[in-house]
Amino acid sequence: MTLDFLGTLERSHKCGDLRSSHSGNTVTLMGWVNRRRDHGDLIFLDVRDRTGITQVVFDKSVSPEAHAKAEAARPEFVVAVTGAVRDRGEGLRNPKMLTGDIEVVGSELLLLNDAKTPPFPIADDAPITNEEIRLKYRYLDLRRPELQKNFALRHKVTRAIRDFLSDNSFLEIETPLLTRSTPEGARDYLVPSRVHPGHFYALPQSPQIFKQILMISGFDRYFQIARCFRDEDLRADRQPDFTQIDLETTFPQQSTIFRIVEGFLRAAFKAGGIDLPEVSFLQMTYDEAIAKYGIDKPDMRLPAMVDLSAELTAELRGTLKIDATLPVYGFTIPRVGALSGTQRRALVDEIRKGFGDCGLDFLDVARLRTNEAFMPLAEAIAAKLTAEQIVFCGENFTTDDLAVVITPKPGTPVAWNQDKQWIAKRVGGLRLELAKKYADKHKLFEQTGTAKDFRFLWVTDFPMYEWNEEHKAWDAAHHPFTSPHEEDIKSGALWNDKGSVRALAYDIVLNGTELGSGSIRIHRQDVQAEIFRTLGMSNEEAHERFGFFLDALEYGTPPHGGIALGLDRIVMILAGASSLREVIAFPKTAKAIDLMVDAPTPVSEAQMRELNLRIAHRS
RNA sequence: GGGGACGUAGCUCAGUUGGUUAGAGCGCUGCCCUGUCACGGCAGAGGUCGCGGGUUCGAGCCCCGUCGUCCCCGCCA
Repeated sequence: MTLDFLGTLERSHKCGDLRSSHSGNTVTLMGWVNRRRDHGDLIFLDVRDRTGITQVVFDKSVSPEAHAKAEAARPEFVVAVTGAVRDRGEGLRNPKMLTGDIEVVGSELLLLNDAKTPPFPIADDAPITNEEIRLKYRYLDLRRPELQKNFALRHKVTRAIRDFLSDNSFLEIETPLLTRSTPEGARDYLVPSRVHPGHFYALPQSPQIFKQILMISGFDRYFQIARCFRDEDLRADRQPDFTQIDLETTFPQQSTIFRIVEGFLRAAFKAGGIDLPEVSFLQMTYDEAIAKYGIDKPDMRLPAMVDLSAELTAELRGTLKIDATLPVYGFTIPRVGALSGTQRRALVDEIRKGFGDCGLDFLDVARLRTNEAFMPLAEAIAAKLTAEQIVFCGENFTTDDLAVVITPKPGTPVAWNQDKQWIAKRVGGLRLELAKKYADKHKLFEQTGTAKDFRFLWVTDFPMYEWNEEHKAWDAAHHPFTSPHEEDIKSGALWNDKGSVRALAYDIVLNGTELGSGSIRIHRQDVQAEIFRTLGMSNEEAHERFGFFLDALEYGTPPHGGIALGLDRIVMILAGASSLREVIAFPKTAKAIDLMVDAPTPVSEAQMRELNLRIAHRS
């Protein structure tokens, strides 16, 4: 087949443009052949570009040359077509197409390029389950309308955020990608220096220190759509390189940050076609989140766990053999519907099994009734129901809900707050597991366009430190530049009672997904030094690792704070996708491999020599 | 590092208790067709059953190992 040259031809419209108002116009469209329907002397070509699809009809009796070329055209051929727009007339319209009222009567067809038969169809909207082949042929996958839509959405959302922040006097400033290893929690991606043998740059896990320096430099408000890199194992919502909306401002209250984030999220969601109500997001402290949901990123679409201690009289505790000191958790999974006796027993077994290996043997109580009346826990116990038969009646409890009551095995020592939190986390984990298991039934997680249920939540007052049992040392719960509460500094707790110190750190959570995390930072050198000390970093070590930053703190550092949000996750949620790979153009597999370019790869001996590197082959 | 699911035609999948020549739909190729739009009709091509080993008279199916993709735990301030 001979291909045609483009010559000086330009397109007059895009494939999604034409309406019946264009009837009579002569137009030139360019794009890909989406489908061909060959009726012999009459051939239909659907021509596709990013904007849509237009039907072009070739009639042998009208334009025999163009018709002959249309016969040769195949899906994904690149064509330029010139012809008159014609209203299709009654009975021939296609209401499923935006351009379905018209067609182009092809008088000239240029075959600009041919195409091999693609490994999977581009025109179908049928899902392709083989991700390996999608990623290998990513350029074809991206050509599919579904992904085209996702990236148009991503652009709109990014733009809305950029506009909002710009309008609120944030300056977009870039920070280096080749930088030094910083103290954040994740593993660094390292880049060897050719000029300095044995020295390495690190790719930033976030622009954290740079943005604080920018505050010290007096830029007042900074933001960046920043690429970040973390060498940790992947998940559906985690890629090794990802994008954050990173921002920082001077002289903020925590509420200042909240207002800004709520503002741009509202703008971002609006760009995604969703109007969020003009009310502030809910707020909850970390301790409350753990106590009520057993997790630091509660999914507010599900009801909280309930502390049933109050329902248990001493007598009832005796009957159930529950120590007076033990917490009793009740929770419901809404609208699970009927479970058979067999299903219920299997569930009880499963819960038992799930808790069997964690050092705590939980008294499990799970029962669902759809047609029977419920009785309160106390009555149930009085009626001498066995543990498995007891029904928990919580608030807003309907007959379709699944109720679960859990308490640790009698005699379990619950010594201090962290024990209680540990138990709450276990129970909260079960709660989430069950919610996922019955997700189809209870419909709470259904994601249907604008009808989605978006429950934003600020989680505040994270602990400043977490005790690391393995290393017998304190770790920074957020990062070491996070400011403690002023009261906890004034009270002396910062020095005397490290476990109780609260951080001015906050997470923004949406439907159980952590969208972002931030804090008010330390602006005083003395406080910063104390934090480093507590984290087990000597003065020398602190100065070696970020002397430049400690120095900067001494030249008039204003109070400042900020946050970073995962752009990929935001777009993923707005796109209704279940994986980041649907909203990242060139994503990596679960083993961090790019199947299209085939990265990473070994490099040549010469490159290695130049970098003064040698591979140590471990046996 | 650990647990789980999957791997059969280009794609989506079926394949019985281990039994002759491994199937379907879509796609692809050729021919026919002037109103289709998931066009239709006829004919056809297309397979290292991921890979390696084992058991067996006989393996897509059973066993061992290995590779790949996905999901989860650990990890990710």
